[in-house]
Amino acid sequence: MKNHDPIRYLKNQFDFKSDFLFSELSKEEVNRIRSSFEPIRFKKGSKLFYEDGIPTGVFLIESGLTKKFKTVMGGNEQIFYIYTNGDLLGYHALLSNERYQDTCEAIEETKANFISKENFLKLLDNIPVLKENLLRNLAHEFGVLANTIGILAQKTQNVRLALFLLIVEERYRKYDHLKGGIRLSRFDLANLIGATRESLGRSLKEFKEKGLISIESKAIRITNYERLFAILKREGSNQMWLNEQNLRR
Amino acid sequence: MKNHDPIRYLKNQFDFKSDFLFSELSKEEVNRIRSSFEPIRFKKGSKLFYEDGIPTGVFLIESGLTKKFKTVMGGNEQIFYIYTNGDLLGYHALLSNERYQDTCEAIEETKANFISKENFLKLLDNIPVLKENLLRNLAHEFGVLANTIGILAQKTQNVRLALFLLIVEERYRKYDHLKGGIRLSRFDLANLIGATRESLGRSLKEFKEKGLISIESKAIRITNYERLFAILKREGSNQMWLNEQNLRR
DNA sequence: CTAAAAATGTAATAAATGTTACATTTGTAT
DNA sequence: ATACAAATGTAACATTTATTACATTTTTAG
Repeated sequence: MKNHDPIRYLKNQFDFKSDFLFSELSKEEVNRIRSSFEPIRFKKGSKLFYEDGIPTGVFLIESGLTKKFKTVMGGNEQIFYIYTNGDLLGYHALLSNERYQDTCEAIEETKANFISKENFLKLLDNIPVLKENLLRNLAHEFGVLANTIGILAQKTQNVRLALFLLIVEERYRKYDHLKGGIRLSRFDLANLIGATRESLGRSLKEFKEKGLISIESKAIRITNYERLFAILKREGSNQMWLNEQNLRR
Repeated sequence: MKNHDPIRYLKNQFDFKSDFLFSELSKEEVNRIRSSFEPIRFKKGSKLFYEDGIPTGVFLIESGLTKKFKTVMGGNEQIFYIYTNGDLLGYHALLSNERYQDTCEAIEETKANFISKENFLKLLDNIPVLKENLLRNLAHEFGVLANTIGILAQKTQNVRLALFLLIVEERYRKYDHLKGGIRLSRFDLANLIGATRESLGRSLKEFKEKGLISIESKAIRITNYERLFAILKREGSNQMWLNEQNLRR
């Protein structure tokens, strides 16, 4: 079953699984982490941190949705990850002793717990398992970004859109159980799949007409998983897309 | 000076700096690492490890050139990094406890030192600084891949080519002091910049006619850095390209 | 050294995507 | 509730890139 569930495959290949960071910790260790939490809220559109800014700590998202992007020379933004409930972020710059390499902005009202640099580094030193987990996660993230590179560099717009719709839907599932569908702005969705807004619109329309998705005002819902996967399959041929039995949600 | 040297900027943004891994180690620690080396050679075209294979250890390249790529659904390969002298590789899968997520293949005769999984994990446990460095490197690599995503997703073929020529040239500089120019196969270069071989050919021809590069049989040499940078600049507008004084090599 | 295989160069054509321009809808602040 | 701003939808057209199809060169195996 494991390898025949395409959704699970997607999660393995395109999800950071940063909620896994706190697994295998003792009650006491979890409490020690909790005690260094400083609750903080971000309104839609406000930024958790800025490219080139000096890192001050990390954020554990309690609830919300944020996009992490790079400003590519020329002014465009390229989103390369969407974080939500349970995700930890902001540790890359901190660990690499560099400035933030990217910007993180709330795309929905976000409640987070901030851990200061000092406290976070202390926790890492005092809780060996945490450091192990972080190391493991960083190594996993490498694979996720490598996968993303492959898709963005080699796949046509429609395939990229189909894939990211499936990925983003999972993210929204975690965020709010998909109550309101996928509500990414067209701008953000375009910057996620590496296309222009207008061009994305064309693909969305095509998908809608083919009955793969439905759109009510802004919200996108996937209405036909089989055929959405078929788009991936048409131009892909890996073992991952073999069965289509269990991709209904 | 630091921020005004575009080549240095490229190195920071697109180089893993994995040679930095062994910095700040004591003589004794370096020796401990050395003593677990098992020399191994790879002929051009042979593989250090395979996607989906079970990780057995890590490789420290003594001399040579290898490409790391993913097989993207559909059969194409997407190269996302080129490793050379002094680079350590193979630790991602090992640390994330996953199978190899990518394939690494020698594109030139490569001499490496292998460290078995067991030994490597032992070294990490016994040499705290090594683990710190690895953590730091992984965090840095994240930024490099994010940069790569931005370029591949947002830039036109000519910009991607210009940029990767500059990056790859630095890699060859480290490999053999650029003795024979850049000798990547057209196939590999295309898979690095995310283009087809034929389409790459057109861009190369254009660059050649404009005097940016010269091509003798297979080898590419950059002949005009200013104008190659100008291609990046035309479509980019970051602080990185401000001065062009010191980009002559 | 030679023949076969692989890699490379090139051009015409097709397809995909970006650009421009504007109409329409939705969201927001007063 | 209204008016303005922002986001979205859409279409014509331009540009970029992929595809197809060979000729030519280089490399490799025997």
